[in-house]
This record gives sequence, C-alpha cells and structure tokens, in this order.
Amino acid sequence: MAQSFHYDAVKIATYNVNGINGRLSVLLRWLKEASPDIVCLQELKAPAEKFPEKMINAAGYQAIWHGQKSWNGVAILSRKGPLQELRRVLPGDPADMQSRYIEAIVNDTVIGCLYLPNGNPFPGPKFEYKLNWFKRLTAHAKKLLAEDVPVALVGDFNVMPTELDVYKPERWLNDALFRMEVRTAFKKLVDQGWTDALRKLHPGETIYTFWDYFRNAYERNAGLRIDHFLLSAHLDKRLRRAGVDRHVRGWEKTSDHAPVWIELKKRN
DNA sequence: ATGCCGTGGAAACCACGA
Repeated sequence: MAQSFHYDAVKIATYNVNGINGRLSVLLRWLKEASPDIVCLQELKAPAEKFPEKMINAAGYQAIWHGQKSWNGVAILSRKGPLQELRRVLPGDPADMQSRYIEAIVNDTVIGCLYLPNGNPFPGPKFEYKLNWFKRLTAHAKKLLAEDVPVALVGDFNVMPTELDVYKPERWLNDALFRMEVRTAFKKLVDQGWTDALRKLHPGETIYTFWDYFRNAYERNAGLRIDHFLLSAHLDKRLRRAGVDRHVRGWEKTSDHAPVWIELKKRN
C-alpha cells in the first residue's frame, strides 16, 4: 500500500469549487478518492436552500454552510466528529453582507473557513474592501490565537504570498492578488504566530493551487498559490504532510482551483 | 497584457472571478 502511515492522521482539505452544484460530480468524486476528514469549501455560488446537503450526507459528511445567491458562499464538511458552529460572519463590519466566512469546532479544533475578496480591479472600492476584510481577519485571528486552542484558518486567501507562488511575478505586480499591500497584509497576519503549512513542509518548491481556464494555463503550469492553511502552534506541532491534488484540476467540468490538504498527527 | 473560460441569473446579455 502506497498510503500507509505509522500514525493516525487527521486530514483537512480546502477546495474552491467554483459553483457547488455545477461541480457536484467532481466534488463527490474527489471526496471519495481523497477521503478527507474535514473540508472547507469556497465559492458555493448557491443560496442556502440550494446547498446539495443530501448528496453531501450520502457521501458520508455532515455540513454547515453559509450560502448566497450567485456569488461567494462557504461550507465546512466533517466525516467524523460533529460540527459545532461558532460564527458565520467575520466580525468588524455589520454592513458586510457577503458570505465569506464560517467557523466551527470539529473535534476540539477551531476551523475558520474563509474566502477572502479578490480585490480587482486595483485601484478601486473592491481593492479597499479586500484590504479592510484582511484587517478584520487579522483582528479576529489575533483573538483566536489569544484563546490558546488549536486553530486553523483555511481557504482561498486570494493572495500569492511571495514571488515563488506566481508563475510570472512581474506580470502580477499591479494585480490585487499580488499588490505589495496585500502581500504585506498576509505577512502581518502570519507573523502573529501562524504557520503557512504548505510552505513549511515544501520550502523553495513551486506549488500552485489555481490555474486559469484559458490560455492552457494548467497544461503550461501557469499557476498561482492562493489557497492556504494557517495553523496555530498547537497544530503546527502535529503537522506531518501537505499537498495539492493537482490532478483534479485536469478532470472534466472541474474548478479552476485544485483541492489542497494537510495531515495532522492525531491528538493523543 | 488580455477574462480568450466558466458559472449563475436573468433574459439571450451581464456580473463576476483571478
């Protein structure tokens, strides 16, 4: 068996599905293949009542979700332990109606599932909204760390943290995913004491989680690393493996993102 | 360098994504 380990692992994944109903067959195929314990989904692009709960349940997962008509939408799935929802709104702006955050406790671990705004075009109100959302996330993240419990902030951050995370950095300098303000915001967040799990286990390696639909981006490996796992110190200590299921990006009717995952040593 | 692709929703085009 290729997949045989000397420890019991907890596998957590994140997947921007780009429309959960349009991608349902891809999602279910991947869930069966990868068998993650916890999954954070982004870009459901469906209102609450159109979340395919029965199919997700039939695949072996409980779910909580925060839907929205047409855009955004986030969900957390769990294969084993129950999900105890903590919040479904990022604090700090009561006027913000976009479904971009949901948080739950699963097996004593806090999972914050997020879909950070894209922010394009720069300059403009969307970019300002992104920076403000980042500030709110950073403030909330600080509170989570202060609670001194195992926490993971997981999802589509819409940021390439460094030049290593972009196939052609020079072309992205003025893009809202790579503007220095946004990279700086990501670094400020990480410097609170979070671990960028993929980067820690694969330093110096080219890792992408997204490839455009056009210009044969996937075939050319013209990708971006924008889906991330930020781990508190408790989880960092348990981190064993991490990767990208990049082959899923090659499937028919697939999302432009690939699923990303980590494995944690199980708690004693 | 660019929405050339793809989704959802409303209305056979538009908003939005990264």
